[in-house]
Amino acid sequence: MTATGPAPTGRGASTRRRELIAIAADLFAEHGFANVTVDDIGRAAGVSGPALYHHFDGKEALLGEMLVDISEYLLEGGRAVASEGDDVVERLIRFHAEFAVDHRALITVHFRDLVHARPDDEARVRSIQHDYVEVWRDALHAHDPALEPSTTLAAVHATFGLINSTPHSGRLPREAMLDLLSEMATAALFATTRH
Amino acid sequence: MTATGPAPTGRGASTRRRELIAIAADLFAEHGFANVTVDDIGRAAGVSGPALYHHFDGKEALLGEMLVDISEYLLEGGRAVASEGDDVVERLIRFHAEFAVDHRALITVHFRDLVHARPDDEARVRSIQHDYVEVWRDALHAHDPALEPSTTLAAVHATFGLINSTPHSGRLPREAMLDLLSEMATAALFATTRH
DNA sequence: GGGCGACCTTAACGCCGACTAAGCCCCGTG
DNA sequence: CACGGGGCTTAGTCGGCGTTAAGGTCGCCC
Repeated sequence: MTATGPAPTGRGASTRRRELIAIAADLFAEHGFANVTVDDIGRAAGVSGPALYHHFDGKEALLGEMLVDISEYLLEGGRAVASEGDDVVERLIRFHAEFAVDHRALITVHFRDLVHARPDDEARVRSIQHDYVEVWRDALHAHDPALEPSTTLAAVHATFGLINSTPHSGRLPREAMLDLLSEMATAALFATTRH
Repeated sequence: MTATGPAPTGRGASTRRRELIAIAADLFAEHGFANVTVDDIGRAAGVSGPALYHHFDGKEALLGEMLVDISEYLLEGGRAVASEGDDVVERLIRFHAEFAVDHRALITVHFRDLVHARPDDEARVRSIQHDYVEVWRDALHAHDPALEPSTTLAAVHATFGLINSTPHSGRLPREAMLDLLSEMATAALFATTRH
């Protein structure tokens, strides 16, 4: 459950901060935010306890930064994908599937522990998420202008649910998992447009 | 976010227990188990505070019973569906979709707060869940005996993720949502068998 | 009509864990 | 060499919340 691959961590963050966030992400994913103590995070990082407070304002602030980082990474990546070339929907699916396969822990924390973030962080994350959904909806609308907005929205969320199932499914080889998710997501999304 | 429809609550439970579980489910879904106090539950139920302890062993036990009840409801329903007639996969999809549409709060709690249940309750829930997945896998295997087991498993989890997206998506009319989810899930599942 | 049990109350306790305080080590720099 | 600050330490505080204690009321049943 270790975070690997392209690091979805804010550019302003120091190396140490990114390390701590990654370590905390794995702990949160395994036990849940509320079941992880500040001492746990310190111990896993090789330091102990309140050393965190030299890097973050507190446990909740660490969580908030983590979730905002993920969301921004997704939004920026999605916008980059949507701004080039054709087959935008297919490439969005692929992009999101790669994220879901490579960052299971972050997905778990994102779904489960957003409710523990500070209200302003939570609002920020929801806002970014909303924009990300809009990227998808725009891409779908460009693909089929006859789509009804509210249906499209539900379809996008359902597709996210499909792809974000990686933390729950057993492990397939990475490429096989990517292919499976992409194929299923494509079929599911285009099933809604075909009629 | 009120729990309506067929009540997935254990048969041995008294009326009052079922009420309390339903009330707590809505609170947990909205704020998260860890952010809901025993006093909150009592207040929402019209009583106050430690009155809970005349019905449950404690807050965690209440959660455990809630999650076990959901899981058993799903497993029994799934088995009933699978034991009759043809088109088992389609009817499983419909059954699960109805559950997801009618019990958004329970889905949220199930995904988010299982980690807060007592270890034995958590193990119990995971075991029941495992059996439920097996019902689906068997149905798929009967539909297409050439399927590889590990791929099928991942496909089933992905389909669950799709259908269980209801807490995240905006509200469509119930029937429209059911049709959309069923159609997408069918397309997604059969995309994996077709090759 | 006495008692028992279901259901509730308020008061208080005690633990756990986030956070603060105060200070040490060490390295890079003027 | 002085010194500043980044990173860490241990010891302690403090609040919140789950839980327990002790008892009160109502209604059914023998």
